[in-house]
Amino acid sequence: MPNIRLPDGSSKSFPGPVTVAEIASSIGAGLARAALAAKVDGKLVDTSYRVERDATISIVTERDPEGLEIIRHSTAHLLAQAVKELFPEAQVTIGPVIDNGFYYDFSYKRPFTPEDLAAIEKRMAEISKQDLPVHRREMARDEAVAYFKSLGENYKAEIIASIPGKETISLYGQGNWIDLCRGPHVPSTGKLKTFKLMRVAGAYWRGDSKNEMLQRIYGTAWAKKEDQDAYLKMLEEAEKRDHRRLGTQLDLYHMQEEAPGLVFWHPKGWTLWQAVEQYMRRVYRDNGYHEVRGPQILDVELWKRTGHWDNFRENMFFTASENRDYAVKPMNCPGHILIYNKGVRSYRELPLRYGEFGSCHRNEPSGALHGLMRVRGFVQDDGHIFCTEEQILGECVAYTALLQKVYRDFGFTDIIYKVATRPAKRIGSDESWDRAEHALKTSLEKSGVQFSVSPGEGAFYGPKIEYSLKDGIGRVWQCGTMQVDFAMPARLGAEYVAEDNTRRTPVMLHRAIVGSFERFIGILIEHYAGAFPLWLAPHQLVVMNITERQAEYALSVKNKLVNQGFRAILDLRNEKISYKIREHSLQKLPYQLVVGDKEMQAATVAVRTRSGEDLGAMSLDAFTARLGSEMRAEAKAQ
RNA sequence: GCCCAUGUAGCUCAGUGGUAGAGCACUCCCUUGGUAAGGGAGAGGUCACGCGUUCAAUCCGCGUCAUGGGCACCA
Repeated sequence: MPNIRLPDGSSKSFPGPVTVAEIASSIGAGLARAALAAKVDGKLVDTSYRVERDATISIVTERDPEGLEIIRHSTAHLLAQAVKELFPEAQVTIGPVIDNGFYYDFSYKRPFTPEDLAAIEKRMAEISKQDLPVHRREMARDEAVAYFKSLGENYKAEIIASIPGKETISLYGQGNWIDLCRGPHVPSTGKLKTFKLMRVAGAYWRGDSKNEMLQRIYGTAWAKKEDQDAYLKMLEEAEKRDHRRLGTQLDLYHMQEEAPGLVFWHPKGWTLWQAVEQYMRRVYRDNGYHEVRGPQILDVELWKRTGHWDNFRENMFFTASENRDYAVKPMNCPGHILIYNKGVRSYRELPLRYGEFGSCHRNEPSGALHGLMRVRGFVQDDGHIFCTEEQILGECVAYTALLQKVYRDFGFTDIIYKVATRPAKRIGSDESWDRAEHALKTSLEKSGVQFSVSPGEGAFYGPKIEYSLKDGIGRVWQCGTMQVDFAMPARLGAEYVAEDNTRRTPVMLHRAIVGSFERFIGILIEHYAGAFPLWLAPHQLVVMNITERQAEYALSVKNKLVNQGFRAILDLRNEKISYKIREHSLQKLPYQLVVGDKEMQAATVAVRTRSGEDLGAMSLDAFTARLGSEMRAEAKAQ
């Protein structure tokens, strides 16, 4: 006699075991139709699940987040079924739910083509229309292995065989197709109406590049057509703010075949860069950093001492001259240690902070390159703090607070925090690791942020915090970092004289806030869709004349603004004012100043904002006052 | 590095087995026009690069390079 408690607080009794579907029906026909699954005492189950005893139940529909996940998961199954029907030789592997959709990896003798994809999608729609009931059954593990082997599904058999113990596993199927799955799934394929296959891609079996490459099909699936349309629209909009597209449109930078992964910064892009760099220079200055500069190439022997030769050689560029081999620096830390080492250091100097706008080159795998986000030559706001172990916590707390302020000033509040802890292969005592990991975690706790921990993901020389931002379509890119290093100072012989007059090795903290300027600027471009706030805008304003009569006046206005430190340009072209306005609007300049006879006579400028607002005529002083207050409002330490 | 796709004018793109086109941008001329494209003329291409097939290749094949989407990588 199960007694079922429902989310609205009511309860129902049934004379005997009852399925979720029956419970839904007893509540209402509409709910029965909408039911995709249910939560029974918090556990997600199919609508065919039999409830045998008292329980708290909520029916899951497409309105619930879990419902959408189930739809996506079931759509992955629908995809697999369609592929197996059209390409019987294909073998299935895994098909998980991801953000906005799902994918499914297949092993097949050839890659799927776009035409295949269209055919598969069509077949999926047909299967959906047939509204095949989805069935579930259980099987002993070894039996399931034998079963999938008999079907020729070797990957599936391997997956099942790797499930530990003798536990029973569940199989889901529809029509005459069947797959290993934990479930739950929608009750029938007719529930899957809104989906779209997005693309094919290669993916390694079990994520290991030593394994064979499978064919991965990505799809998106939604509860409602409107949701999918909105998603596709969002992707379209995101494409418009892609930094590579805007980089060309706004004439910020370019890249070309002769220098893969390397950037040519154009005047406007470099102006933006300089705005970021000058800001970061003040960050160094105001936070106890000494700005330094190390050489670009260093003797290979040095890189052997640091461990880079053994651990990082694949990613380094080399050059030779007069019987001497050099490596182009992939990191700035050795240079900073060499600066530290020049002279005898006292504990009184610690923490000693060096900062550099360090240009680094890394020979990244060709497939990793991605616009400004992943390049082979980049500049970091790379700082190294030499300190004692006791000082780590204080430095980390101050650093995270600083990073948050910097990101906020640039307009970023959505930061992803991750602490990577000790890997199996490491140096340093466990006590040191304990303290370092504790310091990193505590610094984040003190900053009041949520963070995840990636066990074993730390570097061999110490744990680290990764601070990441998102690009226009939500891809996550690491920007900031804070790494504790127990190794390199000792390798390069860094020491300080302690209070007791003994020589000790300092701990080194590697830290970068912006990270790679290239990447950070790429994210800035996408974040603002090219419409930068005033303090970052490469061109802050343009002065335009209406006819030749005001050319001289326009020039004098522009010169005055430039002399006051504003980034002003002049447009005296023989074009209509509407033409000029259109062009500078597309270039997203914050302000457009129009000067005609009226303004010239009254010694004013007519001001138009980037958003199209007409601020009317005002004196130059009134305008510059406005610019000044706007920049102060942007909270920049100008 | 691996899989797939792509590479035509500065940009965005069309196109064909008989050495190529549009729009915008650029140059010149007309126009001096008040808040998102005034008109006309002109110039501009080794169709990524190499090797094949062919009487003939931008087009077909192979290779290379680069870019894009993923995967792997990101001490």
